[in-house]
Amino acid sequence: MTKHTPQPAVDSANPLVARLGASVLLTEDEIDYLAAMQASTIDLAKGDEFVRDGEDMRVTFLVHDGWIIRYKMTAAGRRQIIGVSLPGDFIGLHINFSRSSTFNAMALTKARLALVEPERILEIHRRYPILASGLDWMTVRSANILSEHNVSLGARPAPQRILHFMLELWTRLVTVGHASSDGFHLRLSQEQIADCMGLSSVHANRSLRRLVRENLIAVDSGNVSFPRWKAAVDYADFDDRYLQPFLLPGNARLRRRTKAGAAA
Amino acid sequence: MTKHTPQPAVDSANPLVARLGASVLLTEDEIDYLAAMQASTIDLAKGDEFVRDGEDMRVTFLVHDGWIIRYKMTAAGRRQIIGVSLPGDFIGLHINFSRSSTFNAMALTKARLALVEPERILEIHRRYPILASGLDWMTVRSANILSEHNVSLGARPAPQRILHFMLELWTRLVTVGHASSDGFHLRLSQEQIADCMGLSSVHANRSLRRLVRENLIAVDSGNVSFPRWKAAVDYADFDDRYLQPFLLPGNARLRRRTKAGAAA
DNA sequence: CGTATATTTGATATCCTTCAAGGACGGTGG
DNA sequence: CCACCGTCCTTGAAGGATATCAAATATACG
Repeated sequence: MTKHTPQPAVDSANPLVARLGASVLLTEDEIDYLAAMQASTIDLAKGDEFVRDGEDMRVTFLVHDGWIIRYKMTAAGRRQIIGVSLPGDFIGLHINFSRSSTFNAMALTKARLALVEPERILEIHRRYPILASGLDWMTVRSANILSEHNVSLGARPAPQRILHFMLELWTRLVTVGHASSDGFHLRLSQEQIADCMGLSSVHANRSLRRLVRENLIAVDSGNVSFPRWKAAVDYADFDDRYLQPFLLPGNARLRRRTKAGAAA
Repeated sequence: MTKHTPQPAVDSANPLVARLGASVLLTEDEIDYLAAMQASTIDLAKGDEFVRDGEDMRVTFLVHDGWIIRYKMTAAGRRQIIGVSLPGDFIGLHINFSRSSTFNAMALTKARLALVEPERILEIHRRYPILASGLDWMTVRSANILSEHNVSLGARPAPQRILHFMLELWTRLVTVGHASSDGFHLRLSQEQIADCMGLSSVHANRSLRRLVRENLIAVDSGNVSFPRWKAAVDYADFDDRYLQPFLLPGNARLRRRTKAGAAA
């Protein structure tokens, strides 16, 4: 399996514009709309729970900065983390279909989120077809990530599972300019890693320790890197095709960004 | 947690029209377009693999009849079934973003699928906003199912996991008129159940046996039912909010179907 | 009918969890 | 500056859940 090199984000103060603009040429109008849509923001402290399962969501969130987890609680009291939301990710893009949340969301770090009114999402679909494609793509991408997590949870042993997850985080962070080729700053505790991977924290620790011992991953005061990248990719069976960048549907070919940055 | 009674599909030869039309009043024009879009169909035999990981998909599939599994293979040779596609479900709705498949798909039974040209999906987004909402809702719904499977795979013991899955299948089948209040005809072998649930087939068998012994599920020549439905729901921690039916965004209130079937 | 396929059960090995406790580390207040 | 505290990480030991191997029985299918 060939891997594409993750496309670094176009430098921008706005992670959404960066992501959508990385491979598609946006008009000024579109960029302005995206910016206006995110005018209102909220700051969260580490540990703040800002979405609760069963309660109504009034707005869609867009992560500007910080790490967010979405999770569900089992009747037996176990927590399963459904996913980690990183800068440029939406939370609750489905809000127009149902306001009632089916998950909890919590800030892992100090975080800043944009508050996007549901009406904005509808307006994008009515008036900005290219941006609407972008949102649809982001939805597809989230589903791809969920699928791949299913594979990890169902069919990969603990060490592979954890390493796969770390490689995914690194890939996603590079995409939004929050990781270097060296590695990234992991904002998850081992207990949180365990809750992502369906493991006990003890077993997560042992598996991680094993990976470190075998030099497939290195952790240094919260900084994660992959000293033997190729070996790690093989070991974890990591194929990043599921994290493909945004490309427009064929009919909008003229807007595709070339390597030089101009329209094709 | 309260459960809604699954909404039986409006009787119709077309499962997609049935699902979208169940809670939203469709115009004749919309119904005609959906019908035309599905004009071309393909028949599959049990065991036919019609999508392969890494290969290009030319069309989106819409299940008319039969059960389909989508799955991935691990480098270690394990199969993880990502999901079961039932009548009225799309496979590859994302095709306009990337034609290259990231999963395999196989017919579990004799099946009939509609072949939907990618251009049709684009046209729906351009010209039929209500239908476009319907497609978006179906995408959201699939993601909800994936999320809930993550919880099962990561945080529920084998028997609960299997029972939860069976309750989900029943709920989804009722929605499309393929199950009665009694139960449904299960088209998965125990090995396939195991591959859905990240278990060995031996353990899937033992867990299932246990559920039968405790009368939480009954299996009779492929027919599954829940003799103690309430107890089963409790035991499996099954909360069907994640399978909510299609409702239009607030701005299209006039198209909402009332109980009498007329526009509100 | 006969043969392949699916289910069931037993025995044993492995993975993973739980319980328990010690050690590292960062923050805070005296 | 240092002592204290909480949180996270680490490791040991034992038990439980699930996997693997193997074989017998049942069921479906040509």
